[in-house]
Amino acid sequence: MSGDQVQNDSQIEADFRANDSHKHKKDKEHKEHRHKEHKKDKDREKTKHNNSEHRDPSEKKHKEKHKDVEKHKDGEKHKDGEKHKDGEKHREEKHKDGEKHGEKHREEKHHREKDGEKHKDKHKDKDREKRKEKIKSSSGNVKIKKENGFTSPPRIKDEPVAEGYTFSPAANEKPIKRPRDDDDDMDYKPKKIKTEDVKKAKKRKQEEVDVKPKGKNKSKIPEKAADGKKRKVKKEEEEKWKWWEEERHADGIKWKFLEHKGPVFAPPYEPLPENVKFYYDCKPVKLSPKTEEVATFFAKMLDHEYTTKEIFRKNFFKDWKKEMTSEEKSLITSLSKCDFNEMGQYFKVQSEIRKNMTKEEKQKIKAENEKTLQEYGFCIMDSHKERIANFRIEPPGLFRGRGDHPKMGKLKKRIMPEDIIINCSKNSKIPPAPPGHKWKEVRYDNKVTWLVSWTENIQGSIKYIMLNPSSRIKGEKDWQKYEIARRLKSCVDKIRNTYREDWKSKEMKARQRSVALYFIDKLALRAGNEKEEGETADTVGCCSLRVEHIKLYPELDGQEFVVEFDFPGKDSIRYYNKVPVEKRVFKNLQLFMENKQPEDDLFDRLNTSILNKHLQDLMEGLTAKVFRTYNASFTLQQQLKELTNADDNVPAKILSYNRANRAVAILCNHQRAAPKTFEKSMQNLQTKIDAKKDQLLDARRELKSAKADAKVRRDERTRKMLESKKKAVQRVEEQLMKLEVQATDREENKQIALGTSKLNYLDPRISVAWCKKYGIPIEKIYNKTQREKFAWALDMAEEDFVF
DNA sequence: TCGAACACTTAGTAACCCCATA
DNA sequence: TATGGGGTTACTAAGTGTTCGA
Repeated sequence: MSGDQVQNDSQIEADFRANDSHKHKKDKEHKEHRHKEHKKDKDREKTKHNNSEHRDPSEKKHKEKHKDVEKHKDGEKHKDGEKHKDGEKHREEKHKDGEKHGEKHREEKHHREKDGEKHKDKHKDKDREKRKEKIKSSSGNVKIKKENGFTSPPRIKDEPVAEGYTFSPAANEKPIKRPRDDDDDMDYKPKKIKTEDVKKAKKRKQEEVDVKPKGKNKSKIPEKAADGKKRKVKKEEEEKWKWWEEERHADGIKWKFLEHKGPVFAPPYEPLPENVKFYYDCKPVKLSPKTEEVATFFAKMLDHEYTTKEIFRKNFFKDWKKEMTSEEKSLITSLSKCDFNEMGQYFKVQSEIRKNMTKEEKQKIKAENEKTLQEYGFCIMDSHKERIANFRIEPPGLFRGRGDHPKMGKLKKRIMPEDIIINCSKNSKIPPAPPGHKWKEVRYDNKVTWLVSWTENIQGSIKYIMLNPSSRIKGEKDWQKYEIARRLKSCVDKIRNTYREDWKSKEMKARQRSVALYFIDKLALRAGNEKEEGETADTVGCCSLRVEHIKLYPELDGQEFVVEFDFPGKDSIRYYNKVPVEKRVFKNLQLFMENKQPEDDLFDRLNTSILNKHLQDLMEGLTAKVFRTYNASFTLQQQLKELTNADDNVPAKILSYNRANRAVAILCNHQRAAPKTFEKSMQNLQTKIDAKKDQLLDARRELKSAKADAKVRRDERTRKMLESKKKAVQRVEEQLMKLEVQATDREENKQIALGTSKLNYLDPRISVAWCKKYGIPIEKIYNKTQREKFAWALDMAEEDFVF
C-alpha cells in the first residue's frame, strides 16, 4: 500500500469526524439507557447462540459425506469461498489507484450538506427514541433463530459475460408482440373460456410426465408416444393458453374483464360438547359461546411453545377478556388458573378421529373440497379461467408472529362480509353477499390485481385474495422481474465502479449509500425498510443495520478487514457472516461507527427510498431488490456451469443442480428448521446404504465365482450366467451410488431451504436450458406446481439460453 | 415532502396427501 | 392393508416498493 493512500484515508476520516461530532453529542444522552438494555439483550442472545452449537458436528459430517460422493463423481469442487476472495482482492487492487482527489472543497461542501441532512437526522432520532422506549417497556428479549453454520456464502462474482450472450430487451421496454384477442374495452363480455379445468389438468399432468422436451423444437409432443396419445397431448397443448405470446395490456391496466364468486368464509364456530369442560381454579365453568371460541384457540395451541411465552399469554388474556361477559370477566382474572387441558385433549381426539376415517368418508370430504374449489377457486379474467391462490378468508385465531413479535397471542378476529371489499368488472356477475349480510364495498378497479380485500385487526394491514402464480397476471410480472435483472447484468460493472468511486465521496450520504449498496450487491442483503417500533419484531435489513449488528476486525483468521455481521433479518432469521471487505469499505465503516452507540443506525444518512431513488437514476427499474434477483440467478448459472459434469449420470447431475441451488440459498440466507425427523431419516437411509453395500459384496462374490466357472466350463449357459452376474453388480453399484448421492444431498440440505430461491429468485429459463442441455427431464427439477408457474419459461427457453 | 396507505412479492411452517415398504 | 416418511400445498406473516394525500 502506498504512503499516499494511508494519508488519504486518514485525511478523509478526519474530515468526517469533525463534521459528524455535533450530531452525536446531541444524541448521546438519549442513548445511554438504550445501550444498557441492548447489552442485556445481547447477552441473552449469546446464550441462545451457544445453545445452537449442536449444528457444528453435522457440518463436519457434511464435509466427510462430501468426500464420499466425490469418489463417485469427479470434478466437483466447493472452492467458492476462495474464488470469491480472489475476485474481491482483484477488484480492490484495480480500484486502489486514483483515489486521491480534490479535497480542498471538502470541508466547505460538508457544511452545505449538513444543513440538508438535518431533517433526515430528525427522523432517525425519532425512530431511535421510539426504539428506546420500546426496549424499556418490553420485557421481550431478542431471540434469533439458530445460526446457519456457514461463514461466508459461496459467491463468485466478476465473471466475464459469457460469450455469445445477447442482451434481451427488458419487458418494460418493448411489449411482447402478438395481438390480443380480447382487446376490447372494459365493458366487454367474456367469450369462450379457454383455460383447462383442474380435472383436465390432472389428466394432462399424467401424460405430461412422459413429455420430455428436447432440442430446439418448441413442440413438446413425445416422439415415442402412440399416435392417439400424441393427438390428445397436442390438443391439450393447444388448449393451454400461451399468454406470453400475446400483447400485454397498456400500462397500469391489469385486466379488462374480471368475474368471480367472492370469498369462502371460515365455518361458523361449533360449540364444544357438554362433557368437554373448561376449568377455572379447578372448578368447571360454562363459558359463553364467544368466550369459549377464543378459549378453544388457546387450547388448540397448548402443545406449542407459543403458549409458554409471556407476551403471548399476556396478549391473549387481554384480548380474551374483551370477549367475555361481565360475569366471566369478574370471575376469570388470572390466566394461570385457567385449565384448557380437557379442551385441548378433545381437539386431539377429534384430529385422531379425522385421521382414522374410512376411505369413503375421506373421499366424501375430498369431493366436497373439490366442489368448493371448482366453485370458488377460479375466476374469469379476460376470457380465461384462472386459478385463485387463496379464496378462503383467514379464519379467526391467535396471531402467531415470528421471532419476538410484540403482538403474538392477540386475537385475530373473525372476518365478516361487512369487512369485505369485492373487486370485479362492472358488467360481471357480482358475487352476492351471504344471506342476511352485505359487502363493505364493491369496487371496479382494473388497475389492481386483487379480487377481494379486507383489513386485519392485528396490524391494520390489508389482506388480499389474488390469483395463483400460474396465472397470466402473476406470470407476466415474474417474467418482467427476471428481464429487469438481466438488464442489470449489462450495467452492473458500471454501477460497481460508481459505488466504488463513491466510497471516497466528500458527502457522507454518498459514502453511506455506496457502502450499503456494496453490501446489497456482495452479500445479497435485503434493502431494510424502516419499521414502526413496537408493531413488529425487531428485525433489520441493510439500510436499517445498527452499529451493534456488525463488528470490525482489522485482521481475523489470517484475513484482513473482516466484517462480522450478526443481525435478525426477515422472519427473525439470523444472518451471521464474516466477510473480508475492501479496505476502503472497512475504513468507511469505522467512520460510520465513530461516536455512536450500539443501538444507533449504522447508515444514519440513508434509507431505502434514498437508495432506491439513486438506483433509479443508475438504471430504469432498478431497486435494491433487483440485486438479489440478479445475483441469485447469476450465481445459479455460474455454479451450474462449474459443477455439472456432462459424463455424470442423472442423479449425479441433479446433485450438482441442487448444489448450485444451495449456493444461492446460502447466499440469500434461506434457512429452515431442521426437520424433526431428520436424524431418524438419515439413520434409515444409512441402514439402506449399509444393506446395499452388503448386497454389493455378495454380488461381487457371485460374479467372481461365475468368472471362475466360465473359465473352466466355457459353455453357453455359464457364459450367460456370467453376463447376468456382471449386470447384477452394475445394477447394485448404481443403486448404491444413488443412495449415497441422496444421503449427501439430504445432509447438505439439513438447514437450508431451496424452495424459496427456486421459486422467487432463479430465472427458470436457466434451469430449463440446463435440463435441455444435459438431457435431464424437467420433472426432476420442477414439480407440477412449479412447472405451472414457470410455463412461460418451459415454453420459451432453449438450451442456449443465457441469463 | 413525508408518512401512511396500498399493492404486491417473498418467506417459513404446518397440515395434508400419496407412495413405497413391510 | 397399515404405516412411515417425504414431497406438496395451503396458509399467512413479513418483507419491498409505489402511490396517495395532507
